[in-house]
Amino acid sequence: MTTSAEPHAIAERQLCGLVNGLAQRIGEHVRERAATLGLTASQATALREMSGPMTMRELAERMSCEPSNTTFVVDKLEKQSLVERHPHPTDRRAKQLVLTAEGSALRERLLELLAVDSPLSGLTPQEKQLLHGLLEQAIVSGLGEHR
Amino acid sequence: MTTSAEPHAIAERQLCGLVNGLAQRIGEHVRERAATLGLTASQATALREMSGPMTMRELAERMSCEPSNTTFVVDKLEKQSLVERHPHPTDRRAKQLVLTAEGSALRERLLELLAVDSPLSGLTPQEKQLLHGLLEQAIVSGLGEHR
DNA sequence: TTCGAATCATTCAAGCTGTAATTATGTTGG
DNA sequence: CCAACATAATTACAGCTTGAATGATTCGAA
Repeated sequence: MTTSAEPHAIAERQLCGLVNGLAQRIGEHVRERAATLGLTASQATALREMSGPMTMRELAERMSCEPSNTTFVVDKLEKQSLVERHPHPTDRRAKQLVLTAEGSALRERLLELLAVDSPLSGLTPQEKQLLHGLLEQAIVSGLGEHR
Repeated sequence: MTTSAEPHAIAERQLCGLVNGLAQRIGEHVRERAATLGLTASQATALREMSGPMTMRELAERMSCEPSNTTFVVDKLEKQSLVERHPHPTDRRAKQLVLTAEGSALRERLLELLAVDSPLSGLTPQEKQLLHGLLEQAIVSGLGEHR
């Protein structure tokens, strides 16, 4: 009988809780630093992920959120003249997002702020690498689950 | 000069992205299973964490969210007669949350649903244990950061 | 070529979440 | 004792997020 009271199931629930807890902590960290720049957490996350020109969908994937959400966030960033929506060079359905000079400068400041006192600073480089591998495996192995 | 373009800083950003990505995946999993029981993701999370009587604040900690949030969620669960707010035996400020028989039964079904095809099923038990240790260390070592 | 299916982005409604302020109660030091 | 401070829960509010529906465009197969 495989029930949810099994030790294995309990351990897995705990693990999910830890992942969520750490993600929460990371989110707080971003929110806190973003606020000093007049950005919300999701705006900062979008800015952080915009390492180069990309489409809305690409940004959504990097942010791990729905595309409709990026529409919302990019609207805000565009109103602040940090980002522009250009026509995509080869696909007329898509937009190409590009940072303005102002957006690019703010992104640099943001990255610097985010780099100090990271929520992961309690791990050694080796441990971080180990964690990276485990997370990657968990994610890729669960890729085909949906559909 | 320690800038955000450092390999170390980039690796850390990637790691944060992976943690968030996995947390997102876990959230989707919960949302999907919860929906089959007529629950939203946060309602299901609350139910999952209610392994016994506890206060609002305790629930908030287990859910890694703000207490004001649990007020919102518990309101919904109470309307569905899954949870009751009892006076706390020793502290008149606090509420003691207890599952109804119906809530307890639904929780059991939920736990069973959540146990199958978990987003972490791509890891071996050893890897899960390793991941558990790393996450715990990352979390506890960052405890004193705020305040 | 052309029709049908898939993809990109957007909009809207509904629900989730954090912050700050409020009320009620508990705790502690003088 | 009691005044000051801390804590439990709630409320109001603003912002975030998802999911479904829509319109425009692209892709693929007959």
